[in-house]
Amino acid sequence: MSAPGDLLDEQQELVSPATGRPLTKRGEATRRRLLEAAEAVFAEQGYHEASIVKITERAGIGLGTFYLYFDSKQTIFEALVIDLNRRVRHSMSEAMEGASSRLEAERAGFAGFFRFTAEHPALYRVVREAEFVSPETLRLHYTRIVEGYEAGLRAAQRAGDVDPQLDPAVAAWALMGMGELIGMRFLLWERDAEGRPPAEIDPVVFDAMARFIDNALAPRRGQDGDAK
Amino acid sequence: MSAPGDLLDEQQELVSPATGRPLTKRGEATRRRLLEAAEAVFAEQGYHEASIVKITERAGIGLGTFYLYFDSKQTIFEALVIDLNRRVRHSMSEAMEGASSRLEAERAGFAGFFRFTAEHPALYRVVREAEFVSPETLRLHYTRIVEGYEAGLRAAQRAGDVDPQLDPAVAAWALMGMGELIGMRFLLWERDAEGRPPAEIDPVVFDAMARFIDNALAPRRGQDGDAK
Amino acid sequence: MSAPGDLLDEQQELVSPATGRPLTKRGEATRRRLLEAAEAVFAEQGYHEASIVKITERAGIGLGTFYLYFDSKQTIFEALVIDLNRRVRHSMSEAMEGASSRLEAERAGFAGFFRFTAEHPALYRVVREAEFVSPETLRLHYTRIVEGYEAGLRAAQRAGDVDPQLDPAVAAWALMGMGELIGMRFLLWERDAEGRPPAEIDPVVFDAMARFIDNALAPRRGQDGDAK
Amino acid sequence: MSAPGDLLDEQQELVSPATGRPLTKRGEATRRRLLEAAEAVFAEQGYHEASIVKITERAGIGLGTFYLYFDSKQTIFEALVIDLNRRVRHSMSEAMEGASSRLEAERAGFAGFFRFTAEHPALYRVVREAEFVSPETLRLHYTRIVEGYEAGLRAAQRAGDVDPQLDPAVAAWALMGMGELIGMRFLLWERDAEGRPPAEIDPVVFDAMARFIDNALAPRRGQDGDAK
DNA sequence: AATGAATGAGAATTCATTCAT
DNA sequence: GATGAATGAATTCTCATTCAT
Repeated sequence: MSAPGDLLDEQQELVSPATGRPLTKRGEATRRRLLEAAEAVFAEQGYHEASIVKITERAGIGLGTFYLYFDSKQTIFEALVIDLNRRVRHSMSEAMEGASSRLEAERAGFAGFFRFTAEHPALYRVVREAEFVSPETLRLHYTRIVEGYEAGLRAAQRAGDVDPQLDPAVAAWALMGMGELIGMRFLLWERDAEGRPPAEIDPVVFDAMARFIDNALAPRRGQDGDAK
Repeated sequence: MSAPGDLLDEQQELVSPATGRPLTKRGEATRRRLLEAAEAVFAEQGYHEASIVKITERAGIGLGTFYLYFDSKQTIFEALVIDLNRRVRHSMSEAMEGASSRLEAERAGFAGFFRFTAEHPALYRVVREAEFVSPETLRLHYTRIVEGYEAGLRAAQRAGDVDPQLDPAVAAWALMGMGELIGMRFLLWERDAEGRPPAEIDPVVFDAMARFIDNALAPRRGQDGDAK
Repeated sequence: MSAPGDLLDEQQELVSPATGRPLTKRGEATRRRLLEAAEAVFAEQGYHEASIVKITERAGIGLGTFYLYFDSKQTIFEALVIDLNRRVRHSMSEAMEGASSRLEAERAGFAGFFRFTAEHPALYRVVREAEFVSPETLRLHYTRIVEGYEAGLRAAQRAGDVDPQLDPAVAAWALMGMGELIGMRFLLWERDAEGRPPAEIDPVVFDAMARFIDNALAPRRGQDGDAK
Repeated sequence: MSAPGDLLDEQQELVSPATGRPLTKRGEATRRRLLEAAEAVFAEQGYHEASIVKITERAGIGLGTFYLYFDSKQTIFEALVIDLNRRVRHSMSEAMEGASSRLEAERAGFAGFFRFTAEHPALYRVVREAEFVSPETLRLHYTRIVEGYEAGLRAAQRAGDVDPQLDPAVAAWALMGMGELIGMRFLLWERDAEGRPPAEIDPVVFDAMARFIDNALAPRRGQDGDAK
């Protein structure tokens, strides 16, 4: 269960696809600038509207230089998904650190996710578009996050904090789907008069969602260890 | 709240975008053949890989003829999404008809959704891709479905079948997100040795999801009418 | 022995590589304009300096139109070699028609070749460059011409006009090599003050070459049927 | 008549095109490694497929270093042709050394040429491709070889071994054209099952060619000294 | 002397859309 | 109504050459 995820995590030595040689300091900096530009361009224009030229211009880098670091538009897109995955998971686990109860942890995790989404609209758009650009990469992304949810749910079940009859895998995917669509509807679709998305999700909505989750997960009274 | 949905439903009189005149019998048939061909081509190849030539060839129609019926590639795509939206909602409400309890209705609704997805795995792709082709159309699609959920939840709350403290709108989006990701993970990603998706979702998964939903929606003991 | 040559001759029905459909009258005219432009551009600039844009501009045709008639630069190049081959062979056999002796026929054949070369510098350059662009096509071209020489030599041997001990195939390739290099040196490399090649080969050179050939082919005295 | 050839022969002092200064010992070694790598790469891949990176990698030298020794890709190609010209002429004159008659010398010369071709089949390609890369260099190459033929023919004419009415220049070009095409057809096009060219030209073909040449050059009976 | 990261002009190719027939 | 030849803007990718280190 950890194998596919590793692909996303291990920090392989980066090499130039053009020369096959490992990257120098300068090279790593250039690669990072390209990734940052790609994040912005893909987020704003989407995969198909984006072009290598737009990315390199945004990065302030020559067109040909792109191909010293990435094989193609698809390659940088995939690298970006992997990068975002690492960051969103980091953002979530950071937010959950120090939570003293399941409920607190849940809220903190979702809050971390929404915060990251608000700050990086790229995450949302890029990840969902990955379904049509590189399905395999999308699977890795989703799977990796779900694994974290699932492990948390299992632990909470052992602690008696979560309905023991829930299937943790199914519940994890359900939670992820919830988060995605609520984020889309109440964060990304909400715009002010100038068309800018809000800095964070409406607390009322957040609380409503929290209640939904709480209902779903909480052990039902009088059922503690007696399941099925 | 009903205005946008109407756009999806009302059967406007069809006119040729080229001449502005209403379609003849023969014209309507040609238009339908184009839509059917587009459904197949978009489903198999995705929006960007699809081309007008492929669609017209599949429809057995001259290339130029396409523009007598649709303004652009995007236009026919949008028409197709609207068509699919009508069909999936029909499939769901048909499934829910005659359910005698909230629980039964829930399960029937999701079952209808999954059945439609299993029967038209590729059509699912068209809808999700709409997010990147015509976001406005996708909003209509989602909104229209969510409205149905929401109305159902409100009614069930009034009947005391659903936790009165839940926000029906948020809960409806949560349910939709759940359905999407569970359908993707446990239906579309599951393939047999020949790479074909299963005819229906695994009943065990379905039951696990049902329990999750049931937990989320059920009124908590001792709270029945006293909330809000 | 006739199989490969046929490839050069048979007038296949022309189809568009884009649509797979046979060409209309208009289509055939466009294709011909492209071939003529390609002849000029390849001759002047060579294969690698030539570009599709240059060819279509010369033909007075839109860039995209090119791809309705040819798959690639290489494809039109090959079509051009085949076309030139047909024409130079026609030019040679026309020139040889009505020659009343071997000697006369030889001279007429080479004269036809040089005349065609002077009028179509493309022949020379395109054909020789084919060695590096499409070796297979070059083989067809050379083989087809050599077959004609060879058949002529055999007939002349039977008539007692040519040294019966000569191997007609080897002699045919020798004659072709001669013609090529003499044409290069004394026709294409000769330029007037303005850098233009002469309209025909210097008659003195032509006569010198004719003597060389005559020596090579003529039956040696007293050897007629008595070979080796 | 000797001026252009000198360009091929004189061993100019080598200077760096970058600094204009004469090469050091180490520099000369680097230059030689580049030339050897270029020979292999141009031979295997042709001029346009070859790239500076491929050459420097093969030479085990940094990319930028290339430009300390050669101005451009074309420059190193020309240097290579000149090098090969020297070697093929050396191979031919070595073969002709000690021949005791015109006939023997002729055969030896062609044998030397074919041997060189068989041993360096790919180098042959470099020379022929020069026609399209650097026509001027090819002229030098051809001219230099033809001059040797021509001088030999003149001497043989004086000795009464060659038809005095032949024009030695035209005959020399004719012989060279013959050799080229016969070498191409009967040496380079002949491949065994594994696609490798034979080690030498078929002796039967060689003899057939020799007879053709012999016919062409031999003084005709009864004409010995009376011509012109 | 040597290096290799950076550059950008230039090439091939695609395809939504137009319009004359 | 129907057709399909024609179009050209836009995109991806290559590679000879430069130059700061």
